[in-house]
Amino acid sequence: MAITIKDVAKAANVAPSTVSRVIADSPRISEETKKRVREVMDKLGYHPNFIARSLASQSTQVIGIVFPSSGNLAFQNPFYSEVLRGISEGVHQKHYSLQLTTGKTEDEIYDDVVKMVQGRRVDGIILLYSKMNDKIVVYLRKNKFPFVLIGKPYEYTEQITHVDNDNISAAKEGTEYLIKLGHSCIGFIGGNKNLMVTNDRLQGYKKALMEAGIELKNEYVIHENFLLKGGQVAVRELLSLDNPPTALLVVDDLMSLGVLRTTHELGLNVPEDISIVSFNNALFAELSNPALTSIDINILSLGMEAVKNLIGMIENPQEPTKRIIIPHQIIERSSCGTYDLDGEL
Amino acid sequence: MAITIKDVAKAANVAPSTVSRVIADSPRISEETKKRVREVMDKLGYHPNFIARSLASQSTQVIGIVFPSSGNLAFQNPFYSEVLRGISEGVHQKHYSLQLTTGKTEDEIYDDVVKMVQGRRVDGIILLYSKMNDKIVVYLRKNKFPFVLIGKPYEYTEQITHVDNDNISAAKEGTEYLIKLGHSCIGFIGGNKNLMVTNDRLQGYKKALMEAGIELKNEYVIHENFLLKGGQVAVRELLSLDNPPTALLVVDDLMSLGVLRTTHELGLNVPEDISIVSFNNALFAELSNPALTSIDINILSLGMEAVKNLIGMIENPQEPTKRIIIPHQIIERSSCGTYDLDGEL
DNA sequence: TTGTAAGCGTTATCAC
DNA sequence: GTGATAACGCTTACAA
Repeated sequence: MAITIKDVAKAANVAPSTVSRVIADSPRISEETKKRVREVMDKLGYHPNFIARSLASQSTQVIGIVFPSSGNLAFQNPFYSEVLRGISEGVHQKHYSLQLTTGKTEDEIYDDVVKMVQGRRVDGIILLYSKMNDKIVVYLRKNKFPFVLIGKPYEYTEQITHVDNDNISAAKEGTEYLIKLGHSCIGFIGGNKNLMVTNDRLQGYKKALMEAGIELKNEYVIHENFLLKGGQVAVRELLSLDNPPTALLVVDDLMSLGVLRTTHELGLNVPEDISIVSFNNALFAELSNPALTSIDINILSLGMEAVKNLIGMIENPQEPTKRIIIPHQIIERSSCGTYDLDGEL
Repeated sequence: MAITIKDVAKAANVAPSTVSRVIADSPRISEETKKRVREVMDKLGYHPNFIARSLASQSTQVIGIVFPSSGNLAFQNPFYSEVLRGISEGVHQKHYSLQLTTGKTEDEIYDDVVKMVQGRRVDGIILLYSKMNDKIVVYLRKNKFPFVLIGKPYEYTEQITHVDNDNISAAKEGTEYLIKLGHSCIGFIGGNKNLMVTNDRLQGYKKALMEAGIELKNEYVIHENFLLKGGQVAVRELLSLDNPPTALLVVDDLMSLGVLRTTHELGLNVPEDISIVSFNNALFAELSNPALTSIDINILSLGMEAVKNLIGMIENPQEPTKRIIIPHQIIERSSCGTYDLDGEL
């Protein structure tokens, strides 16, 4: 059995409570005994037992992370690795730990969350996604359990602290960027329709078209759930239209990679034949061929801010709900070209 | 305060210990009372407090994951996302949870591990990498704490349970594959020299050359720590040699992406001008241009086996140490071409 | 088959 | 300033 607070107390000739106070660096303990106790702790190699501490203090210093239920393919998307990196960074600074859900299906993940919450395993939760009618959100709200959402809440927007980009503007700017290059036939390749982010980006796309007086064509809008294959399927569909688009707004770099692969197979050149504006600016966006013009949404900050605010809520339950908007920025690379009315497609 | 075992006991007219036994599904409790107690649990919405249970039973059902200290860039490499996915899968099946280290530097991560172990936060640990002189391994061994290594141990190979590929053979086969295509000027682009995997692959490369009677040229062997930039730097270096290689063995797909980008910039075509055999077969390996011939090392299994064996060790401390070798397989795609002696470079 | 009670290693509320 | 002592919610001998 490991060395406990009692062993230290005995060896230092004080009461266990005194040792506990020394650990907490209580001001009510004399510097002298603090020093003595600390020496003993070092000598005996004492380390506090977190489990015991958690039980007594009713707080674990652990934050739970909830992944989307994309059959566990989430890990494949660099977006999640990157938020996790931001979260990891924030959590470390605040001396908290991280626990993950491991379920694949929606139900499994829901159970994971219930176990985390009811089992008092975590002090708060971060949801890495936001989708419509998420029962996890309902559950957390009902139990008044501290959580923050990465993305825009489906409902009760004012009552849920969340960290998000202004995806409507981002998509609008991306579309406008293409319009300025002369394009008017612009396709939209989106992801899962239940995700709020997909909707926001679609909305921004539509807004840009409308403001530019370009008619929205329904056949130009495609949604695919699987990022890699999806990109490939989607372009094929778009390019087989009578009047195929000359430019694409693609909501994820991974999809864009699929798009690039397929256009290449079809003998089309990017950006000469077709332009692409992508999203997320993943690591490989600059390494693809051609390098992708992509909208950087600052994923790292998304994660760090989520942690910061969650811990704020945990440590001060009175904290008002907040909405944090992380800025985005279009990174111009080589996947977009001008569309000249007199030129070729 | 949440509902506890005592509340259930009172409501069901039994002792708390009986409730505890019902939870554990002890055979010493009559079916009748089990049923009654379970009904009360449901009615009251009881959920066991894991923290309390951990303290009493001295086991947490949590596994700690240790990332390499690549300044937290590890997350960027799909390898780690993928092992994590495998681990996640295994852990879920066994009803364990996952806790991560969040430190960036080697020292921070070491502290994370000590906190996990001494704080009794986890029952066992998985190291996602293996490098030379890792003080974490020393620490875990000294404390006789259950852990498994993904990769080949630097020392005490027989005394550390580990899950690995046969990287020597894999690299040898990759090199032989190129040799068979007619190449004899084959470069090696490796990663961090402290990682065991780098060494093994280099060794396999050398072995293949030797057996084929091809002289090893030191200027053909390059190591880079940063995967993306590294690939770019390395290939520039190799191609500026008087007698540049016609084929490359690249130890990571991410590096290969950088290589591809640079060869493209230099106006060279893959595989016409230069061939590439890559490693890991990441998701994007088939989406790059050209698609990468890559050695699949079955990352998912690496993770799942690690979990399986770790939990075996936790639940049965007598378990002998084991070495598990996961098979690999070369996936042929379009990044390799024949080298015709009469043809052009 | 079930109940009683003593831990598990802390923190926190009293006293002194 | 420091020391007893009662929680925290559960498991597990030992009794009954």
